[in-house]
Amino acid sequence: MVRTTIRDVARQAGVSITTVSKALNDYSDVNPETRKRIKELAEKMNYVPNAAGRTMGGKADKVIGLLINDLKPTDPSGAVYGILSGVCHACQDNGIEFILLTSDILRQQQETLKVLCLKKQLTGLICSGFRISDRYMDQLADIDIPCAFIDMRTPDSRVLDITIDNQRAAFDAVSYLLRCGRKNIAMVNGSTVADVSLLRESGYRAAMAAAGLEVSPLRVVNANFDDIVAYNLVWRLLQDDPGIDALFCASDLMAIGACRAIEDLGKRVGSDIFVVGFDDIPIAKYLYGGLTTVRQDFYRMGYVAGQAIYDRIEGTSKAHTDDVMYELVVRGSARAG
Amino acid sequence: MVRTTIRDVARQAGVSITTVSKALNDYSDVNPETRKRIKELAEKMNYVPNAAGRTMGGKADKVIGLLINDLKPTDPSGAVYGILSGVCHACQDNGIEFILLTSDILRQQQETLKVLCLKKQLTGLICSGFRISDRYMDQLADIDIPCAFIDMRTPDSRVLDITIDNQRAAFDAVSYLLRCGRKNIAMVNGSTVADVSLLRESGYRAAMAAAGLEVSPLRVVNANFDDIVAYNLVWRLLQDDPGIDALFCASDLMAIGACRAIEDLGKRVGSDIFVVGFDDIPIAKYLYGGLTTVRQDFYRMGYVAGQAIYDRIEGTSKAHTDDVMYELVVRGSARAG
DNA sequence: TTGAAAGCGCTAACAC
DNA sequence: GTGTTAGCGCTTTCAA
Repeated sequence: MVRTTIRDVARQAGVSITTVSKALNDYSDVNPETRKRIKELAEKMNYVPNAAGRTMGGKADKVIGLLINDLKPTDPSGAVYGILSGVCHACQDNGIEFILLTSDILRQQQETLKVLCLKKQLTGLICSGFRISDRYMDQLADIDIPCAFIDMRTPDSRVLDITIDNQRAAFDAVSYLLRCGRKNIAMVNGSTVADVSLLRESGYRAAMAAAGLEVSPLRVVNANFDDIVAYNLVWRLLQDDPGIDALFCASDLMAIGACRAIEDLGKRVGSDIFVVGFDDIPIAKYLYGGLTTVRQDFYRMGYVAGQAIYDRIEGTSKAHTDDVMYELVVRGSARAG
Repeated sequence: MVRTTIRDVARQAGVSITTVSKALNDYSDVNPETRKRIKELAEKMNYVPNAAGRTMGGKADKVIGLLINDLKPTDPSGAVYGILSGVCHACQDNGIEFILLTSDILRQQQETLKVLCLKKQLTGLICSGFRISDRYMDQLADIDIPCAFIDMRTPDSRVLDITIDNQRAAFDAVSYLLRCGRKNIAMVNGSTVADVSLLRESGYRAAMAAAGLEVSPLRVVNANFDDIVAYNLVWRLLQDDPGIDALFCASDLMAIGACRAIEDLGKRVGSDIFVVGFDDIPIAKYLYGGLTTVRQDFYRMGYVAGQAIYDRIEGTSKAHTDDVMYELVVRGSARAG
């Protein structure tokens, strides 16, 4: 396939390449008729500007990169997908390039965040899937393009944090369980290197404390956001500690594993033991009479992140934190009275 | 941020830019010591080759594009995500660039497939999410880079089709229902413009015919792969046609909607009415005593597609169709004896 | 309103 | 083993 170049169009049109460039880029100093003629010709010749050429000529396209750490083969909660499509659509709506990047622990060692940005010529960066322990978290000061993190607090005030108020959401969820009359509430958390887990646990503890209740260290377990692990931990927990009458889970997936354990132990979800999840994944409403859960909108998060970074690139917007809405959705697995 | 260029490195090293280029690209005609010195210096100077410059110089990076049509805010089945991560990992493993592209009906009109490929300088293309009616389906002959379609038969023999054998999978699933003693099997299909739907329906009909059973036109409904639509259609269908004793659904999501309808009508899934789904989404095992379903591995499909296109780019591989494995997973919603 | 010429960062012939 | 030079496709002064 021989690419049509601006030179071909110029030759065919009988003008200079400068004129073609100007015509195609809508510069004012071109005769309207010439412009029209050139545009039509270019179209007919299937001319597509060479992006590399444009970049070299000093007119590089702006591009927002979405960097996803630790991209897994599946995404049961749909979080990664939602964020991805949100960013993608925001970029589309604003007419800016979008590219997807991935990293993992190994590549974080081999290549600095700065080099990654340089290599991809990024104008803006959005990061998701990072843990507190990740190397890139210490390299934020090195990059000088607008940057946003999803679900992760960053120390750098230039970096935008996109998230729901996880602490308050957890507080609300646990408070609801307390209002349902439950007092022996255990928590099935995710992981100690996930910032959202820290925040949700903090909200859980705050709600318990506000009700004057102690939290036994044994009543908080980390299931690494996995349903099978959650099943096993809860299965044991409920036997060791039969007093438990409610579970607050840091994800719907873990809640599902927990519910399965509850039923396998001959207890009933929603009566013997109340369960609240987190996320509101698409099938949450079908499970166990409907899973009561904290809904968050990942698509929206992605979209907000994309829009915010675009705004920063264009020089507006300044906030350091952008809180997205959440909502406690009450269904059968935990319902008052 | 001022970018370090090859010129800077050359100046600093006291050699020509040619030598730097050769050293960094591991050409043999460079003194090993010079090479080492240059490499270290480049590293220290945080030098990152400008991709546009490389392209202009005639050394363009190869890149595989994954074009997803109609990217939705959510992906309940996880199909798109699985494909995406599969392609992504295949590209990573082969050291080739990966980029994500999207299209929709409107953009298919505004920009030809060829122009899209040209614009992104693609070396290879993988398409997913297309329907029989899509414009790009008629433009496959125009592109001259290796191309693969996922879950869509293409007329062009140069295009690789990546899919499971949907017809046979459906045949197997329905045959299983027949072996369970069910004879009045209705089908909840997806859509008439989805190629997989056509194939699955054909397999369903073939299995029924092989058992000497007629299929009433009323016993095949299209729910557009949506759980709510499936719910409504099944709710009505079961009342109009109380003889139905089994449902074959073209997706788990629709099966879930169907099951809900069944239960809302006071019947029992897995006894009164057997239900078989399609996909085996992560939570299928938790629903209705476990959803019996046809498992397909989207991650694998994506990976196979990525690998195959890479192979074609490198000049190996020739097949037109690449069948991925599927498997009937029997659980509570439809189980023999 | 148009065009000639320089230059972006890099690679690749070819000469030394 | 190393350097000189040309050129990739484009944009952008600046002169006409």
